[in-house]
Amino acid sequence: MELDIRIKMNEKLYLRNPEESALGKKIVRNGIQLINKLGFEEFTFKKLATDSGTTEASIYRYFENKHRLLMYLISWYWNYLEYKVVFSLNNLKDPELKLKTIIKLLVEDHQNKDLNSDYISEKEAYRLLIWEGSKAYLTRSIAKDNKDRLFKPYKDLCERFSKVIREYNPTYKFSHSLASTILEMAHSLKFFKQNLPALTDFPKEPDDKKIVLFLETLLFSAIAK
Amino acid sequence: MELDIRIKMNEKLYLRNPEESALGKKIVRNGIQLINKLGFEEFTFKKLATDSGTTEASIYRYFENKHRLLMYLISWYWNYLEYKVVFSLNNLKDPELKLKTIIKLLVEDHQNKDLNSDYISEKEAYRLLIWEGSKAYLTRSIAKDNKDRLFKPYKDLCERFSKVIREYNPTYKFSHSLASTILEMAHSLKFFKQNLPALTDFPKEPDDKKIVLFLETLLFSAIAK
DNA sequence: CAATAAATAATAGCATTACTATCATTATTA
DNA sequence: TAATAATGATAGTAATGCTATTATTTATTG
Repeated sequence: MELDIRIKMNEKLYLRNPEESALGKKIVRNGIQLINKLGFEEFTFKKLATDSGTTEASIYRYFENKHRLLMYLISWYWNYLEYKVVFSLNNLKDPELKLKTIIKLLVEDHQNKDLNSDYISEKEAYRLLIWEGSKAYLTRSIAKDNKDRLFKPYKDLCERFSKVIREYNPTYKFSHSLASTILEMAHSLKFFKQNLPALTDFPKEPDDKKIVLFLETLLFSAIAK
Repeated sequence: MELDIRIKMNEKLYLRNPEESALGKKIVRNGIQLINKLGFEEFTFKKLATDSGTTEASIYRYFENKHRLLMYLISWYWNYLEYKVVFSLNNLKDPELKLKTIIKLLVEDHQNKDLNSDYISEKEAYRLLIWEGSKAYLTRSIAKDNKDRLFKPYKDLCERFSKVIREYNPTYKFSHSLASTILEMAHSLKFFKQNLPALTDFPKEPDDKKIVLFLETLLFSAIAK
C-alpha cells in the first residue's frame, strides 16, 4: 500500500498553487533538489528555470521569491512531520513510548515507503530542513511571515509535542521550550555530527542511535516525576 | 577601571587586519550595526561603504566578502564570550556555581562596563549572534571554513563548558552535546521569546530569568549525580 | 624635509541577480 | 470552435558582487 498524502498548504505561501500543475510540481521537486545541491545562498530562480526546462518568469508566477519557496518547502516538511507524528502515535497509550517515538521520528533518516508524497521527497525535505531550516525564520520578514501564519505548522508540531510532555508530567512548567529544544537540537546535532563533530560526542558512524539516546535522556531527566 | 581587551583573531578571517587602521575599525563597527539594522541578506558592501563614508573597493581590501565579515564578527563574539567565561569563573571552586555563571553569561543582556572592546559593541555583537549566528556555519563553505579553523572559538568555548560539566559529573557521557545544546538554545530561545513566543513558555517580560531557569533545570537534571 | 611607499578615493566596468513587462504560442474548457 | 488560461520567448532595469585602474592623500623612513 502506498498512501499518497496531500498536505493543505497556507495560501500565502504561493502566488499560484504549485500542486495544481505539472510545472508547479516540477518547480517544487527540482527546487528542493537544487537548493540542497547549491545551498540556499547560491540558489537562484534562473538556475532553477534552466534546471527545470522553463523560464524565470514562469517560476515567478508560482512563488514571489526564493524565500517564499523556501518557506513553502520547510512548511511542507513541518506539516508532513506532524502528520507522521499523529500517524505513529495512533493507538499508543503510554506517554513515555509516545515521547520516544517522536524523538525517533525527528532524528531518523526518513525512508518511509508507506507514507509518501507524490512530488516532494521526504529525504530531500529532511536534508533541506537541516541545512536551511533556520533561514526560514531568521529574517527581517519574520513578523509579517508570522502574521501570515506561515509558522503555524511548526507551532502546531511543537504544541502537540508539548502536550505529550505534559501528559507524561503534568507539573512540568516548560513543555513548549523543551519541545522546541528537542526539535531544534535534533536537527542541529545531526548537522554538527557531520560538520562540526567537536561540538558533539558522536563518532562518525552511520546510524544516529547516540543522538537519539542523548535527546531521550535529556528529555526524560528534565521531566522526571 | 576599564579593561580594553584585544582579541587575537584568526588571520584567515580578513585580507587586511581591520584592527590596524581607523578605516578598518570603522568598517567593523558600522558593519555590525548595519547588519543588525538591515539583516544579513539585505546587507551589502555598497551600503556599508556609503554608511561609512568610504568605497566598496576599500572594504574589499579588508574582507573577501560579506560572509567573511560575518564570520569575523561572530568569531569575535565567541572569543569574547570565552574570555568573559574565563574571567567570571576565576576563583570559583564550586562546579555548580560555575555552570550557573556560564548560563547567566549566555542569556544575560550584555552590559559589562569593565570588560570592553574599543571598537565592537558587546550589545551589538550579541544581537548579531542571535539573529545571524547560525548563518555563519549553515553554508556550503563550512568544510573549508572549518579547515581554516574559523570555528575554533566556538569549539573552545564548548570544550571549556563541557569540562565544567564533567567536573560536576565525571560520569556524564554527553558533555559536548549538552554544552552545545545550552549554547545554541540560549540564543534560540531569546529569539523565539521575542519572535515566535508560542515555541516557548516565556511571557514578554523584560528580563530573562525564566530562560535562565529553564536552561539551568535542563542542564542540572541531565547531569544529576 | 624630500622621497618613497602604502592606503584610500574615485571611477569604471562586467557578469549575475532579482525581478517586471510584453507578446506569442500552446493547452484546456466552456 | 471560441474563449480562457498557462506557458514560453524575449527584453529590460536596477541592484549586487565583484575586479581593475588611476589619482590622491597619508604615513614612513632615509
